[in-house]
Amino acid sequence: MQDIHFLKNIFSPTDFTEKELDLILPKFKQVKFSKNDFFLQEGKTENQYWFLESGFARSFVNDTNGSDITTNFYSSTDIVIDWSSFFLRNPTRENIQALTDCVCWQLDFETFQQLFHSIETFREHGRRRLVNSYFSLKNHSVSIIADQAKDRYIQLLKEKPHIIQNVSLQYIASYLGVTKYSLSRIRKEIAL
Amino acid sequence: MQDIHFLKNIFSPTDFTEKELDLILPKFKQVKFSKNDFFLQEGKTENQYWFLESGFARSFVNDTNGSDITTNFYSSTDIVIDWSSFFLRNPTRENIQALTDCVCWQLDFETFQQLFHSIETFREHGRRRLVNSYFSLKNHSVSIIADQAKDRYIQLLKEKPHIIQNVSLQYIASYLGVTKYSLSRIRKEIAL
DNA sequence: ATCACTTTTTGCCATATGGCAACTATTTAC
DNA sequence: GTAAATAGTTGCCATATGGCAAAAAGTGAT
Repeated sequence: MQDIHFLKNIFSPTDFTEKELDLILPKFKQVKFSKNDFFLQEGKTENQYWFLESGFARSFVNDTNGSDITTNFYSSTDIVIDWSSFFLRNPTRENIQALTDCVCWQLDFETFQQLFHSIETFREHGRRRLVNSYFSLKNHSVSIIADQAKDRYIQLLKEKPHIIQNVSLQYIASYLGVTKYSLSRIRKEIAL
Repeated sequence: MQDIHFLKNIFSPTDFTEKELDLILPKFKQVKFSKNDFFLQEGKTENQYWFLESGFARSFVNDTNGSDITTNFYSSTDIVIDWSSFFLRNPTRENIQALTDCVCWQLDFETFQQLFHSIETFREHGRRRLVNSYFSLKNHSVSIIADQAKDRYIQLLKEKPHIIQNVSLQYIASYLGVTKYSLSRIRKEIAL
């Protein structure tokens, strides 16, 4: 079996009993993605729950004008998933693509369900993960309405400097709700 | 006991067994709110799960400029809740206020937890509700980035005409991410 | 019905951001 | 290492939306 040190860290023994960990950890399978590989593509149904050990990914949707809009970034310890598609078993509108080579730990829906319904701690863990995503999305959404583009950029720079450092400007721009031209100008202004 | 016809509709026997409904329905308590009453206030921790039988409510946050931003509207059969605060047990940044008199069915966190962990169907139901909220929020968020204000208004008009009809312009404006001045002009333009 | 209060509308101008086009810098593939 | 492709920058002008102030319309209480 592969090195599961990473997973043990995610499912820390502080929260789970040894017995629970013995039930959970062996269900995960290590999977590697190369840069530009798709975790998920528009029209398909999300069937995997992926813990990202290393690398970067982004999710995006194609809007009606043909341009794409980044909806999220994923980095180490994040769960790479489209929650809606995974839980509602619906085809998704989103794409999730590796921005660099990635190492992940995979759980399929069936296995997830089995663990979710049989282990209370796993349930609480999963719910917390989902709610944290909801919370981030809400903050991001409010920020787009309330804050100026420049402030949103500064905020992201503070909260997720690794994203700014590792992701190309064009993808960050649409995530922040501005064009690449504007973001380029914002960067210039901040650099002065 | 009060009339639970509404609740029976929410927890339809198609999904739940009679036995499960007997465990679930009696736990709900009917609560009434008057117009302008707060379901939840900034700084407090959400401790209730409310099914809205009748009336309208909105949630909002105060931004850094002192103005408030509507984050959501609630109408019949919706769950009036701040998911993050309820599940993470954190003080919230949001306010939820009744826009009209409201009739609700209440479940407190403890009781919710007990049902959630003991009844698989209840669990699935709760998760589906949360994920639906997540899905709506994501769509709203993308729409603010991708679509023009006028299109967002038209979209809302199509999808939730009852909101347009029952909620004052100023609250709808901040939900759509525009000022009340702009929304007023958008309405004028559409009316022509 | 009247008065006070709140909400909506509108003229006017300000501002943030969009977006083309051309140029430069950086990355990727062979 | 070089060529080709992709990404980022910048000048210029366009446009959507912001926001004050004042008027108008609507709502609620006595």
